[in-house]
Amino acid sequence: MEDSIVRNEKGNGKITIGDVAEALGISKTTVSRAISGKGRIGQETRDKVLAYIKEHDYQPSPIAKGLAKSKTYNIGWIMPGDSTVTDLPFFQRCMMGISEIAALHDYDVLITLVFDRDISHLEKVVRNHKVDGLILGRTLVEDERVEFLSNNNVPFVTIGSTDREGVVQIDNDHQGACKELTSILIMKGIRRLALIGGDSNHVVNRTRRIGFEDALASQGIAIDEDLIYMNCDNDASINYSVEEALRRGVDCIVCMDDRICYTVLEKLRRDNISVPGQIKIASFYNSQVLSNNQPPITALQYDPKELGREACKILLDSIRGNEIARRTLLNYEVMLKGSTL
Amino acid sequence: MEDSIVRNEKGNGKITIGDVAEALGISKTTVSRAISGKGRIGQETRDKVLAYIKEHDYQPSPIAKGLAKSKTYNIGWIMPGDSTVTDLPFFQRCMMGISEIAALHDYDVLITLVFDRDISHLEKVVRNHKVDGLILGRTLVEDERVEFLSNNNVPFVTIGSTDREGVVQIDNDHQGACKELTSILIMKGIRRLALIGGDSNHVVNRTRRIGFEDALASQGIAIDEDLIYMNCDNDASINYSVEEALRRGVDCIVCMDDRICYTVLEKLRRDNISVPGQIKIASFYNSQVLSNNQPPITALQYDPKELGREACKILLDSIRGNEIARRTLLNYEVMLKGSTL
DNA sequence: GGTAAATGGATAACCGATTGCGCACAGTAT
DNA sequence: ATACTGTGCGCAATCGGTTATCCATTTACC
Repeated sequence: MEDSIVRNEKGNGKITIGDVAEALGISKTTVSRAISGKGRIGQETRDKVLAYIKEHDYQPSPIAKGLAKSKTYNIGWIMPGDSTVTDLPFFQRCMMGISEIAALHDYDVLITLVFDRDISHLEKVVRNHKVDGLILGRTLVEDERVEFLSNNNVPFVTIGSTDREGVVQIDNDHQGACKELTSILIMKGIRRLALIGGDSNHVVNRTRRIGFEDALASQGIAIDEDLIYMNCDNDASINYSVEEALRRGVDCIVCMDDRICYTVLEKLRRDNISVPGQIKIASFYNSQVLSNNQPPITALQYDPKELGREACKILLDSIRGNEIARRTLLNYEVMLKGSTL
Repeated sequence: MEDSIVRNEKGNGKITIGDVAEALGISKTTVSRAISGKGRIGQETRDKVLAYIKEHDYQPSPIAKGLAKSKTYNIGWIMPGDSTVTDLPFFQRCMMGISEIAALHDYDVLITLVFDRDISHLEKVVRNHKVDGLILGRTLVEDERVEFLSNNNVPFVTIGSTDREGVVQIDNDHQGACKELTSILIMKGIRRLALIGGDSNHVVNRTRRIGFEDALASQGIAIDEDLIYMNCDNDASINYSVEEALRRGVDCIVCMDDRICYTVLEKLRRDNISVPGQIKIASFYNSQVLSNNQPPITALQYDPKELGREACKILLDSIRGNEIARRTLLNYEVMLKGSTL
């Protein structure tokens, strides 16, 4: 009794498995077994231990546990470090989904930023064994991060697809959704469609483009390269693309993300071009910014948080050595609104 | 030689301090000293160790190091978990600044989400000793997180001020900046100013309001409570506030953040009210969304990333037991643009 | 030349958990 | 009574580092 008090006082206030064992007059082994539920232990003893632990609020040290079991109970969340990309709520929401599931399984989430294509920080995190696995946000074309992780034998899940063999990946069905949306537009009688897209180094943007072209092809409309504007990652290029599209007599512009759409709408407003009167607009992901535009914007809506949740579940399964699906596709929802009437 | 190869093969590929010691025919102590630079060790031996380490790419395990030194080399970044708040680029950018500095000092950043006011996850992270210190994003009025951290004797820095005695805090000078902006507007001859603000549970919003009122008071303008609209956290309340302000013949609306400003502009546009002709607009933080509005918006601009950097520097100093400033204020920049001409 | 001080490095305990092995004792079978 | 099996639990090694203490040499000084 006296002794346990002394131990508690001297340290940083936290009690260890040794303290518990001593207080109960048993060995550390037994305490460990009572907690983990593994190994042979009597029911009576276990109850006693669990009761003591609950009462004294004992929390096993994840560091010590980590050392013994070669685990960290952390997962890494790899994000691009340039703010033009990360200002999009997508990454933020994704991360919340990940964090939610991780917390449920007593895991924590470690941020791993990758600036440009410099993977030195990622290398450090992996080689220092600071995480048990990683989730890679939005794959790139020829992604060095995927290469690195594949070669290093660490569990990871990518959000977005990749060519690399055997990589575990999850994403919304961008291609299918984009095809569906475009098909609907075509069936409404819209024939001349333009696509304004982001950085084509991002796999997601290529995939969306393919869906768009799929729809045209399957409806017997020729694909006009002059109506597809990729790599529009700043206002100037977006504005220019809009002008081009208008000049070519386009009926509808499909925007690959909400930031592009926002800029397009601004441009049209400045030029006094009415939506959907003079031109129709569709987009991806109705963020808050777009949701109360007048008129409301037709868009493919999806839930990044859910994507994060699912990615995290898969990763945790993978870490535990369970069977997992190599590829998972989540659904979109097509929201038809006033901008394409 | 043979032996070291065997050791490497059998494990997960990572070599340990023991492997290094054995290969060099010295003790672990010496290797540890060569790396840390502490303790007595000969120049020659040190060079030999460092060379070997570099060549074989040895990375000391942070987990083992953590166990020995009671450190994790992680810092916690506490964010609100509700997306209406975190969709703002503020938190994202702040986090990047934190991450940047942390990486420089071989620290990593652990996400600690707090949903509503439920601090159970925070408690877990702290009690499990998964971080050496924390940064708290945006303080609330009567913030339980601050209470908890203060009582638990863990180093932390808050972004935003708090009443709690002795808390280390950093923020932009919201009050001073808001006062300056408002004063400038008044000196331009604008007399009837309205303020539309966010959740007054956030200290930052209260602080901005105080700056606004300061300016009015010091210029001899009576404060009209009917022109101050707080807690406008959804479109309906913002729209209503705009209508009220117009009804009361206001000359200028000052918005407390860019999301509010965005909604205000939408509203005015729908109602065909010209800016700055019929009403002038000023705001906080020129995010991308506002930056190319027509006309450009007068705003108080600041750099959340820099805020994150500074917060992290202070925290690391605090963890190391260095002297630190109790309170740090960073500057704003007032950007006068067309919306207040 | 003898003693003291400084230097370089090894030994072993320790951080707080997990876990293979073995021991004591119970109950059951022969 | 003897042997065997099963149960409950402790011993001690281990994970990969840090660090107090101590010993063996050098070096310095009178």
